[in-house]
Amino acid sequence: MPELPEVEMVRRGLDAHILDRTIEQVRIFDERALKRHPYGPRDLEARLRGLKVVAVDRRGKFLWISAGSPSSSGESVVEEQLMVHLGMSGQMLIATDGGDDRSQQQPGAALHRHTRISAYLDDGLRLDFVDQRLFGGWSLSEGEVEAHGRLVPREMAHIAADPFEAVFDAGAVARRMKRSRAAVKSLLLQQGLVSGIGNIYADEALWRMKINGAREGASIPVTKLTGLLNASREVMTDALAEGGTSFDSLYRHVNGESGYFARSLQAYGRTGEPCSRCGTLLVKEQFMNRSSHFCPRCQRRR
DNA sequence: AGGGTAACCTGTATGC
DNA sequence: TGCATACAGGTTACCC
Repeated sequence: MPELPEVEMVRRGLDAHILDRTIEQVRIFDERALKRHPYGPRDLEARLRGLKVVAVDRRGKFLWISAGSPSSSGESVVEEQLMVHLGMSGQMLIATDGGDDRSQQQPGAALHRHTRISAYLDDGLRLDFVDQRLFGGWSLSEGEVEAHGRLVPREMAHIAADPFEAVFDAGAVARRMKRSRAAVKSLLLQQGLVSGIGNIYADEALWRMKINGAREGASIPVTKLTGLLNASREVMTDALAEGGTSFDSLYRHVNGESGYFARSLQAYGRTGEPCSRCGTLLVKEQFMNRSSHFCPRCQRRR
């Protein structure tokens, strides 16, 4: 479910809540949340126990939490990197003392029905990984590697830079897209080409640029492909300013709050409503095993 | 080699 | 009410 803006909201929330906290214990309630961690739950629990959170990073839709134990100089040397992917329905929820906000979980409160993992931090803070569909999960990295201008856990070396990164080169990515006969929408969704874009923001960027997503990449001028990538960055920037897109309780920030960009969507989920540019009724078509929402007049196939 | 498809999951909405 | 089907924000392994 979550795309770059939603994952970035989660990253910011984690940064605010768990930085400098010590992981006292990790409990795994459903091992299917560790599909990408081949060493099992005991290994993950043992390796994280006692480490302090040093940084929370993100590339595209991938998050990673760096943690270490304090050295003699007082600074923590990173010993482990906990990679987190939210999949379609994953959430990272902080259980705090709540204050006046009843939407927040209480520390002793019953776990959410789909809590798969809990990390118990110092000061009674708890971090829950909640994931209805189990397409997401936690795993520990086996080391860092340089990829696309940055040190990242080696397991995500195949993930390209996202449009928010300084090294992201829209023109270079556009030239690669130009060489492909695949549908331009599928190219936008290929995380090895440009990361962070999902079904919602692909449809929104295509609507902004008046491009039909079924068109071959090779049929579109490079300048227009560059514009499409820039539009993707812009729509995700706009979404981030609204706290991301949230249709239901499956997407929430770490404190349980929702984002409000759903009200600003122009194409996604607006089937049958008039296009805000031309008034033509928006349509939904199945292709690439997913739904695509677009204006049949602004976004013609040719 | 690139590109399309099935599989991984649970829940909700809809239609008969 | 019961049951079947379709669909949901993602990624990957495996075909051709």
